[in-house]
Amino acid sequence: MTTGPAAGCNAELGWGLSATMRAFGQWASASVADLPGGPRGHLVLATIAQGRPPSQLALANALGVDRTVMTYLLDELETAGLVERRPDPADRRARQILITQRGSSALREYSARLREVEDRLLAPLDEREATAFRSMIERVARAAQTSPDAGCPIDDIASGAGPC
Amino acid sequence: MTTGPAAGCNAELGWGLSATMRAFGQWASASVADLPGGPRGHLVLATIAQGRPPSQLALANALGVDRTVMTYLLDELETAGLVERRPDPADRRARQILITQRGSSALREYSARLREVEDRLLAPLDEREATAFRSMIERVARAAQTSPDAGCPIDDIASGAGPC
DNA sequence: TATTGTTATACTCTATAACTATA
DNA sequence: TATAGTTATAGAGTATAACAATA
Repeated sequence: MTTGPAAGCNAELGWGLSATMRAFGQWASASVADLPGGPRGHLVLATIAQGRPPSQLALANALGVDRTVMTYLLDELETAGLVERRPDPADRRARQILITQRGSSALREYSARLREVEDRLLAPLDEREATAFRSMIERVARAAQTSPDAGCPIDDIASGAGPC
Repeated sequence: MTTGPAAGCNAELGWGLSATMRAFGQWASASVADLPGGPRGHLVLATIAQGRPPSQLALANALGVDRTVMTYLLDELETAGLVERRPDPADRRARQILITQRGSSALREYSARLREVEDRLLAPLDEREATAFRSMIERVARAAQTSPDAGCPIDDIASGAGPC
């Protein structure tokens, strides 16, 4: 007992971020448990649904996962008939990832479910705040991804492959 | 190339949360790499520094980790002389976790480092926004932790042990 | 009988290395 | 020589199960 919501780390942004992420991850995973790859599979669908068909590597970088993980992820999604791998005519090493018709309708379904999870997560905020929060976290995320300078000692930043 | 910051998932709160969390986790881990337990060890110190000495289980629940993980975490911190385990006089099964003098000074040091990481993460926001963001994510995190109703079918919610 | 804490074990996830094929 | 993708392997992290002590 006397558990409570973390007495001493209120001011800690790290605590808020991890607790929020943990809750969202659990709720989202449960919400889209029947989708191959879970919430991450949904992000793959959402990413390839717009713009030019990305390569697997571009997709992996955009989602912040290793390229080997992307292979498994796409294997599952392709087996389920939600995405399609097509050789890139401009570079025969690479593959273009496209969304299928079934993938598009799955995307609509799972996006709706996840939107409910998002709304539940942001329920403590009023409408204005929720809008501001979405805008701010997008800006923060975008900036963080643009400058992946972490604890890399002397590493090349411009490689674009990973954080280090 | 053409990687960019995730073309299609701008509107996705899930993408923003995971990208933000990933960046913060990497930066924070690098920043406090010499602290036993890393960022999570810091949260332990920050939590026990205020209020009554919590039990290991209360601590585990507050930080959202399994009680078995908390054992390892506290082993490391105790070996480093940063925390102290004391039998709870009111319940001889439980142990009270206290911070040592060395732990307090370590907490100050690492809190300062992490504050820099936080500021770097929130750099895209102006001062007013950053303050609002901190307030909002704390409210969201607190509410999420209070109602851990995830994908639990019929499970007992009031158990308080875990999310399910 | 239920709970706190510990330990050992198994499992999941991710990264590393090695390989093929292209560039 | 470097890169995209795949595969196999090893590693880190986590949860599960069993146990002892106490309530």
